[in-house]
Amino acid sequence: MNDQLELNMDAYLPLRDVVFNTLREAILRGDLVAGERLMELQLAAKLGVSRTPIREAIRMLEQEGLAITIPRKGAIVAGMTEKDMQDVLEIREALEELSVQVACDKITEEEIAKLEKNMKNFEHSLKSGDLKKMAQADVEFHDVIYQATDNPKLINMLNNLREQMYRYRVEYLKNPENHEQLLKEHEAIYKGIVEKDKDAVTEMIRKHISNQVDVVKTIIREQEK
Amino acid sequence: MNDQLELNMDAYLPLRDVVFNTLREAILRGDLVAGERLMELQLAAKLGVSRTPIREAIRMLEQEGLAITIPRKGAIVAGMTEKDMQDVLEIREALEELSVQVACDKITEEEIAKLEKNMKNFEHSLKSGDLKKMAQADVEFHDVIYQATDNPKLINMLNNLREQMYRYRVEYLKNPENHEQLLKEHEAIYKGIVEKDKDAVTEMIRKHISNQVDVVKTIIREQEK
DNA sequence: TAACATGTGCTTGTATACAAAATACAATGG
DNA sequence: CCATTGTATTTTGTATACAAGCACATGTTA
Repeated sequence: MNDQLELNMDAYLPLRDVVFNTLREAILRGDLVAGERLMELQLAAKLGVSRTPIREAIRMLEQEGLAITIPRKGAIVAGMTEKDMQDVLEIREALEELSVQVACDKITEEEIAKLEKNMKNFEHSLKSGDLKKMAQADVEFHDVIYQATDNPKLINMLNNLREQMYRYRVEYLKNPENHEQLLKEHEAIYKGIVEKDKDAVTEMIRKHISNQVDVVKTIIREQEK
Repeated sequence: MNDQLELNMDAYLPLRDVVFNTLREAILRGDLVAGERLMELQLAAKLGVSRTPIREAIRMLEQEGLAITIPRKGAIVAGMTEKDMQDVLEIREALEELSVQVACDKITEEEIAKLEKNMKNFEHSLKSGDLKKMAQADVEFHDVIYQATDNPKLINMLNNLREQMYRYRVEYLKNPENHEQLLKEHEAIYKGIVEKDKDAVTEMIRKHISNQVDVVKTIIREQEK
């Protein structure tokens, strides 16, 4: 268990949402590791709230696939086996392909400009060496494409799938060998979307995802030891 | 020896799950209509439990997209606009395509036999005129394909997407004009999978979904009046 | 009449109390 | 020594109590 858990009481949000965000961040950040128990009383004490919002937050984490509850035993932080990751990436590939295809049709001029900006941003972040920045810039690049689909449910699903891999994606970015490859792929995706070349961009996004499969698998295999 | 000692697992289900199932059924069945308020005290009284499991069930319904909560105002049954349905079907199409493609690779002999059985079952159900039976048989046919993917997350998503349209799918089945078309499509999908002809089966499932788009849209347009 | 307080009841948000189940472990009996 | 049972403790499940917010009605004032 980690002592860094602290509530960010900024908004006038129900506590369940504040707790949910706090726990979610902690899991994605790795402060709460896979398999770790999420005990209501303990969390309540640590966060200074009652069990009620904790319980509701846990239900929400379950929803996001970040926690698993076993009735009358409690919840644990969800971990991902190699198979899980493979399954997620299989889905992600299909939905990412869909999103670029739809984006080719629907993307606006402003969004294209934003996409270019975020692509360059990502390039800069790689040079900075700041992992969090890189991950953030990467997210922002892909997010423009998601938004361009004008399909909130799809956007939601893609963000969710992405979140589930956040921990491993950071590991992926740690290796500078991957950087040039990533950048090239982003450029190719950008170019494909600008030219509305669906086939090319579909192929690129497929490669982009499948590149991650192997690397992430290796990382998981390491961690499972 | 332990035959008499069999536990009724339902008794072991936390009330939140019982409530969740009850409300879910009610929504899918149409007993709770879109926009209807889900008031905790009222539901608690009606179901004979306290507010606590009701609240947790509502969080779970939110997860399934069947309810929408507005902080400090309460939850309502989620409705679907035409746009929502379009968005869902866009995603469904992509994931259904994925599922048949994967199924072509992974389906076992037993599953193929089951698929054939369920296809014929569906045919019989159409003749029976029993709507619930039809819907059930339809679900079971597609479920074999889902299961064949061996991807629990995908199965879960597809079931979820399917559930969100349940209300409209029943309407769709009400019109006997659609029956022959449906049956033909099922047969073509079955044939494609048996022959492992990915392209053909992808094309068929695409048609299968897109046929629904128009009909369901019409139904929603009726209901929105 | 219109605009604005204000109060009342209903609803959700949160904390807490109590019940029941799981767990750990010592005590017991073979 | 093992297995089983009893028991204390921890933890989740459920109910209830209390606080706070929102909506609508009512009344007041310009």
